[in-house]
Amino acid sequence: MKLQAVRGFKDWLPEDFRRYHYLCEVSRKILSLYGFEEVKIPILERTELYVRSIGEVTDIVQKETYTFIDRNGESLTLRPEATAGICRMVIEKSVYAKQKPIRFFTIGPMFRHERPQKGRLREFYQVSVEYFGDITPFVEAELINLSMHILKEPEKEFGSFLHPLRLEINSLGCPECRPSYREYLVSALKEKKDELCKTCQERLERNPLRVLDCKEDACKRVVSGLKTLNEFWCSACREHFTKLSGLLSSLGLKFFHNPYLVRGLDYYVRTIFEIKAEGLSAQDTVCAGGRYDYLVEELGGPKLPGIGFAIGVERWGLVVFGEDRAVPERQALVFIAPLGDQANELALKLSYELRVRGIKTVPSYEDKSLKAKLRFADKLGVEYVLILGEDEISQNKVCLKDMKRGTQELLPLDDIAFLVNRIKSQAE
RNA sequence: GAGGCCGUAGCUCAAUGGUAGAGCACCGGGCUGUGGCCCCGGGUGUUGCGGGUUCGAGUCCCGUCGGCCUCCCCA
Repeated sequence: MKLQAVRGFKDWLPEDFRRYHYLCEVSRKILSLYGFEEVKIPILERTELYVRSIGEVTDIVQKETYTFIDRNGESLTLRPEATAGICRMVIEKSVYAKQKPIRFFTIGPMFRHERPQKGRLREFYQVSVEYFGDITPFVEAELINLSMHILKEPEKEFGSFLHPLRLEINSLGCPECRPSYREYLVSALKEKKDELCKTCQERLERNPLRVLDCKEDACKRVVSGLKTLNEFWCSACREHFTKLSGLLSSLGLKFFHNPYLVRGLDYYVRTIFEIKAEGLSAQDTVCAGGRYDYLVEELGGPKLPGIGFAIGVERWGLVVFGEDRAVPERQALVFIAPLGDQANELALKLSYELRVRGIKTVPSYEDKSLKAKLRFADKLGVEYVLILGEDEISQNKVCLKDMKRGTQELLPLDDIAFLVNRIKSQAE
């Protein structure tokens, strides 16, 4: 069998990496403006962490994690998301004792064993942003605004997105009001159980809220006849949602209240949100997040509410670049074309001298014609080529060729400073 | 995990069951040390992989791997 990458795990060629790197730098730049600091957590955690945080009955934990037994008999899991790990770190390192509120973010790979398709990999990257402290509508509005700010920033350089972003928000209610809705939902759904699809009949027992965003027409019909969660909100949740809506509007953010928006992770309460790229594909959610008031406590930490979101970097990339838009290489390259062994040796030294002075340089030691080397330089889009052949060496000179203008001149080989100035001044 | 479509050169794609091709790319030459434009020449292949049917399989059948789409789920 031919050796090939594991299903759902992708190779990144330089052009892929440039796109990824660009998105990371945009994220870091904007996050830093909001006072968020980058942290790093391990890719592996004890399985228990995810069972306790994401929820034992969720699909993610039940069938999508890469879980295995370590050599010492411990069950470990490749992280399917970052929030749980960050919470663990905040507790373990007592970060809450040193600073509050906490503004952290992390960028890295996540792993979920799902069927791969466009916009869905088994190894995928997330920018995960987490805020811990007292959470008010102001904080929520700031985070939602931040997520949009990051996502839209590349429009400045790459133009409007083909797939416009759509912000949807909802409130799942709090321990005051969610149970009564759940009760209503279960009893109402049980009455129409035979009208629901198979999976929803099972969900009824385990995770009734998920029936709300089922895409089966039959289920949609049933759900549309039911009261929605917002009709059960307690007064605190209602006021909270109204306040948040007002703040988002005052920030000029367009959003939609989607009463059927539900998240796949158990730890969310009250405010949740999702940003979709309309028409991208079946996997059109680019960013999603919400509040998790009790997660830190449930993991054995102090009472410390949190709110966070995650951006799917590959999906975001599809929105920004489409299938083939490239991120240009910004630093100009000087190409050296030596002819023969003696010239190769001089090129080796010369390229080092130029690099020491901050000039990106690539020599060609290949035994090829000058024509072939120039053709290669042209293909790379190189602006300057230094030609080093017998003629030049005999005069202790080097030929600087300007590929755009098609001009060239002989310069002394031993005066590197002069050569560098010449390259830099022409580049302007 | 379920269903469907697909897999031929580096890329995009042709080839009624009968000698595997085109465009682009690439390499070389015209031009002995000067890129781009032009002209000439070169096919670079385990038809994803493994079986089967057949005188003969890129083509039909089965399996498998991978991609895409829908579902599930999700970033």
